[in-house]
Amino acid sequence: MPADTAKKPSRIQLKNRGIILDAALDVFSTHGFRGATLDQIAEAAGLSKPNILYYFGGKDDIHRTLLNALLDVWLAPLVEMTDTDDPLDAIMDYVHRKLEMSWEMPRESRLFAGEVIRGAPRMATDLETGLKPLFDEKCALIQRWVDDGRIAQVSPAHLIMSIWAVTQHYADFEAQVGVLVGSGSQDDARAHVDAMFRSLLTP
Amino acid sequence: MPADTAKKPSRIQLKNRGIILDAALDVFSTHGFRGATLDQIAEAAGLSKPNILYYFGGKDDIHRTLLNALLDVWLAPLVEMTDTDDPLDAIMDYVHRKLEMSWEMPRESRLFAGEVIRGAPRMATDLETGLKPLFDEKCALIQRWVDDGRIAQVSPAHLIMSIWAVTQHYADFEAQVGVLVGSGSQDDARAHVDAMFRSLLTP
DNA sequence: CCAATTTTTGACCGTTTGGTAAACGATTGC
DNA sequence: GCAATCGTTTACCAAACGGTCAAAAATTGG
Repeated sequence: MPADTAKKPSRIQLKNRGIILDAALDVFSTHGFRGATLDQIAEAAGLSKPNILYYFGGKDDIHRTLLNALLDVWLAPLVEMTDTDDPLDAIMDYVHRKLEMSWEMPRESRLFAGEVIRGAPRMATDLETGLKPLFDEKCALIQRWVDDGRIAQVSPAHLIMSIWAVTQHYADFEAQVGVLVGSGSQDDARAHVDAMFRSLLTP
Repeated sequence: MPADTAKKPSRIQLKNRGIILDAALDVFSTHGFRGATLDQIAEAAGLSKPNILYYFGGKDDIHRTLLNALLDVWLAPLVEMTDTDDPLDAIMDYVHRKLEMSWEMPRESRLFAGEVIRGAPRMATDLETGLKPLFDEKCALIQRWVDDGRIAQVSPAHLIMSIWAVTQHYADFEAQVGVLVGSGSQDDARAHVDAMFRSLLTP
């Protein structure tokens, strides 16, 4: 009897856990943890509720599993931003990667956003142990670039913050963006975001 | 028997409706509509559940009341951005007002954000009839400024979008901002946001 | 003061919630 | 082929949910 992954998972276990997590991502990202129900997830997954509880310990377990997998994916682009000959390009690459991720993984973006909006009660430790060190490291890197005069003078922390803000906005507020500018203008958005951070960072 | 405000509300009615709406704003902004419960609202308001349903028709009624009042407040700063001798100042004033609003009314910001993240099912019409016309009008205004060469060339729609993104971020993602840069650095944030949009808009 | 009205409350109802028990199929290993 | 395991379902909880109702308390107007 699974629920915890103590032993090697069979093919069918792997498949169904995947189906459930995908369905749960749909539901949790649109309704939040409290607003989501196991029945919704079960219906979206095409499985019965008890069958879902056969693969996961409970609602919390599914949610926790999603969040744990999310942070790694979410921070991967930032990890890749390392020291280089062309700091401006490194930062702009990061911006573009993050923007692309918002369009390709809007559910993940909304899951993360919803969790932080609620005060991140189930992510507090992950934020401290996983995000904070990486964030500080990258801030120091950017600060060095600033000190060397290779990019304009900016607050590294707030720069990263505003990159997150702008890129995530296109995923999290898709409903609003769609009504106001139409969902199809990704090229315009890319050009605008590029111009914004380029003008800010060019010495 | 109230629930609808057909006649003149007494002082006690006005007070209790206010208390309830304030408590509901707390609960709805942190848990979303589906995640919020009447018992939570009742406890936060210091009233009994039936007493709350004496003043409002139901959970939906409270939520709808909050949303209706919100959009006006939320768009007020944008309404005030009108044609002027100094377009850059007008936009920067708007940015600063919006930023201030995020710090002074984080609950309203989160209520709005949460609703839009969920696809804005209860705001679709308000978005179309209330927000869209204003948005288009202000886009046209900014476009005129651009065409006259009084500010740099930007996409008005995406400019407004990114102003919303950055300013709301400080309210909606307060939990994250608090962990990473500390909640106290409002001056740094103000300076950064100012520099960002100023560099983008200066011809 | 008292009667009419307004406000508050405790008890309750039908439904939905997360979760369980056990029996029922399906697979697998030998 | 067959027992042992794995996977699924039916039937069911107890608690929490949004909401109702009638009676009690508090307020108001004369």
